[in-house]
Amino acid sequence: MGNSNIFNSTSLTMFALIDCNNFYASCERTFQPKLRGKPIVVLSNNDGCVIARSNEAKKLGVPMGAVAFEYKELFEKENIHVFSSNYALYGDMSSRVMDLLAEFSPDIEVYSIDEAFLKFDGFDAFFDYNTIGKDIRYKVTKGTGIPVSVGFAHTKSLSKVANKIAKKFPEKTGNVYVIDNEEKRIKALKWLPIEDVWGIGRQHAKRLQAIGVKNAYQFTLLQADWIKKHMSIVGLRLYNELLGIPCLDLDDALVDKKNIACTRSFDKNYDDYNYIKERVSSYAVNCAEKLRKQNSYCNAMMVFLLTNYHRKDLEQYSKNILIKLPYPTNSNIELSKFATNALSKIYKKGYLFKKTGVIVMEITPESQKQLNMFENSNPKHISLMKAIDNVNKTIGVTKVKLASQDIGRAWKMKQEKLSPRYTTRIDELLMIKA
DNA sequence: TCTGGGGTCCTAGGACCC
DNA sequence: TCTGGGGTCCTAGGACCC
Repeated sequence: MGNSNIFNSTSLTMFALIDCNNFYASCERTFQPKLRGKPIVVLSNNDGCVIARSNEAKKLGVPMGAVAFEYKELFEKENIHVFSSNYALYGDMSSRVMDLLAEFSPDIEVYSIDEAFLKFDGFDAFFDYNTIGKDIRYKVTKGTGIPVSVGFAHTKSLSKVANKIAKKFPEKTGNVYVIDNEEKRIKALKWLPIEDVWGIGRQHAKRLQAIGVKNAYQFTLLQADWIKKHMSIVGLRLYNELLGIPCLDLDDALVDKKNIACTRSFDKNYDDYNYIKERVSSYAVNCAEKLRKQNSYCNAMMVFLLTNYHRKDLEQYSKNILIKLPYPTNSNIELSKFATNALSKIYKKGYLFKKTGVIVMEITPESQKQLNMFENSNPKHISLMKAIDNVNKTIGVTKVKLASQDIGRAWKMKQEKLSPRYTTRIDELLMIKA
């Protein structure tokens, strides 16, 4: 049973989950303080739907995933500030937050762009986590302007629960909550609806509700056998974690990604093969760049192509193709060639396409690159790619492109409300008035 | 006109071998 | 003529996360 021996339930280990409040909206607000207290939403690529909302926007009834054009009137009527997503800014703000969090414990797991677990090991029983939580909040807000919520508990899953409470009751908790005894654990689990438990998705929630499980506490009263049978060992781990038995340790290894993807919806429907080919070529190049960033190569690739499944009135078509590469590579030129070749095998004339993507798989580190006896990645590409990466890094955007990419084309993501890249582009730095 | 993008892990079942 | 079973590897699909 994995790590159960080295990781026993009687230790005083404490996990903290720190989560940025309305992260994308908070990032935008950091650079426009006059938006404090004002409703803000951030839109997905192509300005399609709402992916982040400030508390004020939530209160005005903007749901997560709201289709932007359907809410246009509400945005205008309520004076809601709308932003296109600005991932360069969010990524940079995220690393600033993470750097500050790392000062509180050497054991940190960056769980997502706006969340991290910290582990506190070997501190004595009188250690005041509530004070630590307040200090974390203070330092992160002071250093970045991003408000955070902090939840503490003896297991990761319970720290998620504590975090939810901290976020849900800011007045009572000051955005910090600690679950450190049975009474608090049970009270918290009784409060938490089953569908809001970390690790319970839509399918499991439906099945559990069908047998009368409405909250997390009722879930912990089920038979372990039932859980194992219907939810596999993943569910069983969660079950134990909610009971206070640690099953999940910090995952702090800097492991390389196992898959790398670049996929996008188009701004409208396209049937033109050459247009789609350009997109696929660019996505393959994007994957190649990400591979090089982690010094690795891929050995397989999947390309997919979809029509717009929201348009019930149109003929639907969806296909993907998985290809094994003859040799490991991370070359723009080679991956682009394989991807467009794959596309030619799945493209079908007469459909209106909405989305395509490239996913590279079977990723191996440079050190394990095995040379195929007869066919290899062109060695000249290695220095060529280095040169391309350097030029692109210096200029700051993808300027060096392959002929098959979208040079000179009008392709552009729809991003009408993009904020400046305050932190990552020297020419877009925020000017402070003297 | 208009509906996100990028990941992980687990299991069942088939193919193949002895 | 009849009859097995165990192990491993691979893949598709399903579940989940942010």
